[in-house]
Amino acid sequence: MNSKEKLIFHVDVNSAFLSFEAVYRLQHGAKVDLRDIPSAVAGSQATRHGIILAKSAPTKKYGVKTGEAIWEAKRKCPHLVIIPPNYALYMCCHHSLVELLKGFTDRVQVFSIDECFIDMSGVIEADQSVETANLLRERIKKELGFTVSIGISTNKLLAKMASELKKPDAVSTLFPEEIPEKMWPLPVEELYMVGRATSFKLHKMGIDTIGSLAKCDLNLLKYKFKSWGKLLWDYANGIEDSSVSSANRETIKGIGNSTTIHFDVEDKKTAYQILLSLAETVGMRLRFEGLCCRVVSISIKKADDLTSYSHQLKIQSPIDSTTAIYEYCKQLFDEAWKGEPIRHLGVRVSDLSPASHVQLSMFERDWEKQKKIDRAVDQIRTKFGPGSIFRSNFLWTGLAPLEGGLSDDAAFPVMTSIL
DNA sequence: TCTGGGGTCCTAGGACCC
DNA sequence: TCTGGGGTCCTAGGACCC
Repeated sequence: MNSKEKLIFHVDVNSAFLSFEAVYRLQHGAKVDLRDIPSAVAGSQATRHGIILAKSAPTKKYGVKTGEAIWEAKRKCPHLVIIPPNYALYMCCHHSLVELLKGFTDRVQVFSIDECFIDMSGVIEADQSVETANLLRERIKKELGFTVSIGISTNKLLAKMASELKKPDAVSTLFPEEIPEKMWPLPVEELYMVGRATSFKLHKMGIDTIGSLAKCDLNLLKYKFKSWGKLLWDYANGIEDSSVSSANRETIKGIGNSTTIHFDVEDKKTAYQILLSLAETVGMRLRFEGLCCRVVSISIKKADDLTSYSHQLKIQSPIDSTTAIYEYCKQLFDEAWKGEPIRHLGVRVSDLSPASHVQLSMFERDWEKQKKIDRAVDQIRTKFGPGSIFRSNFLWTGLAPLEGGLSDDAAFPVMTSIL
């Protein structure tokens, strides 16, 4: 291997949410390790959030998959122990992991709540990489209590693919020269960025393994998949060269909140209230980021077939006020809703710009006053908690006045197609 | 009795302008 | 009114990730 090449580790927490729970419970006197029994972290069925978020290795043996409905999982695994999620705990575990990694190098890129890349180029030599990764793996296990899989290679894509090779509690390499042997025999859907739609099309073309995708004619892929084809071909060949970015976060492109309501919404008034609760959190997050938006969109998921549709609007002058966002949401909802029962509603803002550049349009409502109210409410919520103040129209409705994750929970930079 | 919630990027089509 | 092209902006939807 060329010494000028980069050396990247991908650190992936095994069954993250479930491991975090297991460790926490053991630390608090639990006799059973959740990782040793059929168990899963899942939302509440009563509020229709009942899907599997993470599962133990024994659960996996029953064929239970992440994202599956609880009732489906229980059909496969009747004695499944269900644990409700505790995101605050997971954030703590996440921060501990990041801190530990920063002890090795400051070039740490947080990729998700349970995945990080670290750039070890120049820190160690390539021939020390497995040894170092094992050291890191052991330290995490000893100090934090959970296991990780570490992948090693010369770029982020290969490091990520490497960490998938052996789980749990393992270190694997996938250097470019190992691609034919280790990556090409894998089913094509194992390749990062090959999801359901793409793998279906690839199989139809007779491309079943990553190797066969790698050897496929690039022009054919470009013809069939447009720009996506080039990405697929590159990834199948291990080509990717983005850098490990230790910046806290990429520039935010949009902020959204959405929620599955625990009953079907069939009237406009209820829908409005949910939109308001979503707009409240979206607005607050927008203002905390010091941003304004020029696009507001809503999404509606139908109760009967779970399909969804959306409607959006571009506005002339950027806004950051909850009321303004809410007013546009109502308008969008009225234009879009066809009257069918609703299971899920979402509010999202995009086309963001710094709040300081905002000029209020003369023709729009007096939102200067509204801004002051927003600011005051934000301050009270920051100081006394999100539940300390809410709009009186939520009283007695049984609806949450604030819907969706605030601050940290939602602050995850999610990956783009360019790693 | 019932499938979450947070993101990013790309594309196609229509409106509109030159 | 016919013909055509190029470009931008906006919107809806779909792909993917964790």
